[in-house]
Amino acid sequence: MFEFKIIAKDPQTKARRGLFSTPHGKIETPIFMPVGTLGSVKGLSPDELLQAQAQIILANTYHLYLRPGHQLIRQMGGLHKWINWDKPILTDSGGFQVFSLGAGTKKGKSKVKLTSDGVEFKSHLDGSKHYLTPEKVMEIEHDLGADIIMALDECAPHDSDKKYAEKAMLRTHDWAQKCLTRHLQLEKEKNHRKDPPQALFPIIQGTVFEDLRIESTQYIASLNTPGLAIGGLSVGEGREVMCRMLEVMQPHYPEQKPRYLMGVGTPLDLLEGIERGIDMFDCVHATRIARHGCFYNNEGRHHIANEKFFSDTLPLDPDHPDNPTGKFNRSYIRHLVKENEMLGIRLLSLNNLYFLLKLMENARGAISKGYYRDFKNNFLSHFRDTV
RNA sequence: GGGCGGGUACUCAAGCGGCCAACGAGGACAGACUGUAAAUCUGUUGACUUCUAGUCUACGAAGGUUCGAAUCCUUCCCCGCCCA
Repeated sequence: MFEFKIIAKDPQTKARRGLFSTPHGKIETPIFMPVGTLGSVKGLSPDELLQAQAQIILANTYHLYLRPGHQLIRQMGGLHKWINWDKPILTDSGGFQVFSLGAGTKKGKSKVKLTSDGVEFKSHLDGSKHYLTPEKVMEIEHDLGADIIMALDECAPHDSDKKYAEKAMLRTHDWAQKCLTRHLQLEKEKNHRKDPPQALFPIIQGTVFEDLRIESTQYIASLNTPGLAIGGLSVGEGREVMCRMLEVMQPHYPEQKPRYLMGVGTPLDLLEGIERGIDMFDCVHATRIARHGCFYNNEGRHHIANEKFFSDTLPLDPDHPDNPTGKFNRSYIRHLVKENEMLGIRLLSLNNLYFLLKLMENARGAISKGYYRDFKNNFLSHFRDTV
């Protein structure tokens, strides 16, 4: 289980194509993973995720732990059964919430307090206090039952000073080791016929400091896990910096483990990541901008509410005849969005996920044929995006 | 016929002598969003120009008072309610 088979490597870049096996099926990489924080990719049913060609989706430990509680999900037979999704699932650990709920350098009243043993949260729902440790996070993620589970980490702000960046990195390393130890115990206790095995991915940190990134990559790579992740990027540092960090880390990844770049991103970011050897991505951006009225197609990103779409008879994405939203035209979808009809943002969400997943499929094809760079340049020659 | 209330920008609606090209809400137009505290947030919304400022046109219509009027007075035109 959790075998990662590299099928093809692009001769000119670090891009590679692979197949990652999980108890709920194989994942073709490079892949984009839609995010369903609360156990649902907002607005879309499992059937629609399949129409979008989703192979694996995310959920979030922190959110599901707060409500409805991991015990309930275990009682319901685990996340797959509960949300009616029998393909692979990845649960994020809540590490990102350490960052987004305001730890680190942010001033003012933070909802997060860090200690060497773990992290104290004030719930964003009701202000109640919760204490998460690496061990506790593993126990929760085992109850949830996702195929891939993330270690607890600290995602320090990109503008942290070096001293703090190093502290957060070392804490992340310590927590990764603690997660692994507890995870292995839990795996040993598990009846694998009833509860399939899970893969722990620890997370590289180090913000924007090259030496920290290298140190972190080497440490995380040394842990005996089926894959690893890169955290703390695309959090405001800028694309150039992100790409440089990816290049700095690249030589230190283990060849045979899938690499997951967390929280990325836009179509351009995905292509930059793949070129630098990334296998897996997730991001809320595509579905969030859909809810805010934006859609992707080969020309770039657009606001459906713009007046120019008032009487536009084209589908959102005319270049992809298999796009599951293809029977609806822009005029109608614009009308739905302007009138706050939920079908509007559902169709935009479906379109955007399909677009990114199709982009991944095409990238895989290009890697197999050995012309990834041409593929990427061709895409960029027509795709216009402000991000 | 008499009494009362009211007519303000695309709509609703505040303002009741100068700080008013006019609060606020909606709408319209545009922008942002990267491991989801986000179906959210931000900007613009009379015209023109030498555009961190100025000029012109505007609060039902026409006159008037005043240094100055969306705001006060007169007449007229509409709308609503009540009484004959």
